[in-house]
Amino acid sequence: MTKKDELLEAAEQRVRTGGYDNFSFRDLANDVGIKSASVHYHFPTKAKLGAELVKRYTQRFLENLGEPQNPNGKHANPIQAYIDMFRTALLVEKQMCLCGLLGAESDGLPEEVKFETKTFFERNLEWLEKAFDLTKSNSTLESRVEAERLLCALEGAMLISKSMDNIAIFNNVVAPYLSIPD
Amino acid sequence: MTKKDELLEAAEQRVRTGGYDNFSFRDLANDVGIKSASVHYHFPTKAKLGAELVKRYTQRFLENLGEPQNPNGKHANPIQAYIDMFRTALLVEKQMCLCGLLGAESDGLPEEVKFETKTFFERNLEWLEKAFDLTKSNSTLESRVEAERLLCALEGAMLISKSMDNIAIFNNVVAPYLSIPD
DNA sequence: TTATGCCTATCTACTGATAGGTATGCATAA
DNA sequence: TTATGCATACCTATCAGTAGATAGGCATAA
Repeated sequence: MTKKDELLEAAEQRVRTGGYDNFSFRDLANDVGIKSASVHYHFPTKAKLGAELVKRYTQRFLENLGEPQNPNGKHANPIQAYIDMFRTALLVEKQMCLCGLLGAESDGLPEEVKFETKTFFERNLEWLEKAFDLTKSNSTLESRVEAERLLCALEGAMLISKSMDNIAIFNNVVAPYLSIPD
Repeated sequence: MTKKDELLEAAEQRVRTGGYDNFSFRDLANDVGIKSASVHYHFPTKAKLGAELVKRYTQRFLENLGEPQNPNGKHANPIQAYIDMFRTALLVEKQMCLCGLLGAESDGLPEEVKFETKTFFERNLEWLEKAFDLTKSNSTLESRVEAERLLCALEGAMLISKSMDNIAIFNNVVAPYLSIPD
């Protein structure tokens, strides 16, 4: 892993813990073992770093998902595969979704970071819409609306489960989606 | 309004825009026209200020709601009254729920602030559970689980609608709850 | 030789917090 | 009535620490 990637990795951990203001160039430099001034070699400003961070997160998230027609992981059903991404973040990484956190504080973010955050949600809704199209059987709902409902439920459930330190809430929220056969 | 209240009001605006780190004692002092050192007269530390901020928010939120048996506002149905609180925040105040934002970054908060945030969610779930008990007709779901689902959906919808600057998403998410007669 | 990737050293601005002082007001006791 | 004493609500000045950012130097590798 390059120093640049190490820096982004360190930044992600910190932002997912306490938000955009929760990291400084000095923090990241210490994390990866260089000096704070050297971080500026890789990222001219904090905003550029933030934007690249979100871009990388979005790309990696979608890569890990795979295509709705053929998702990665243990689930053949793309909706269950999608939910599993959030469950893993909550249970294994024990962290918020990066964009869930940044979305909440989006009014206080630099424009470029806000833009990338918005893009994450857009691309996730597109993915979910396709997924609902594929799994559609008897539902009369528009896939786009179903996508919005699931995304909001997951981000909200994550936020509240983390804050209340209660995973049961997350499980209760996603339960209706898991009754669908795989 | 006392200076202390003015300070809390100023702090709330700033936190709901960009999170816990989005205000300083100097910011608040400027907002209300005193010196930053004088803010310490009212609040010994930033963490105490933060905790009092969330406490006040919780109290005011529940006061504005009224009792589930007889909610304030235009709706007799407590579920619709509850949803209206969030809709107003989003449409009129154009701001996130204070605790939605703080909940997302709760791992980075001082313990006392995190505790008060958790308390906000606990009291909201209690309120909603009562509300679902009252409106229950044919639903076989436990009211507690219904409460969790609505709270998560609302916090998530708020976050994403704000981030994407698209109120239609919020409306799509709450639509199923509004088909219930008032 | 030139670009890459780091370094040291330094800047200005801002952070939360503290010490110590002042003006006003409101009790109670002489 | 007047004086004492304490609380309220602010002030100025200052602290050590940290923020993001910049300039210039020094190796190593292509």
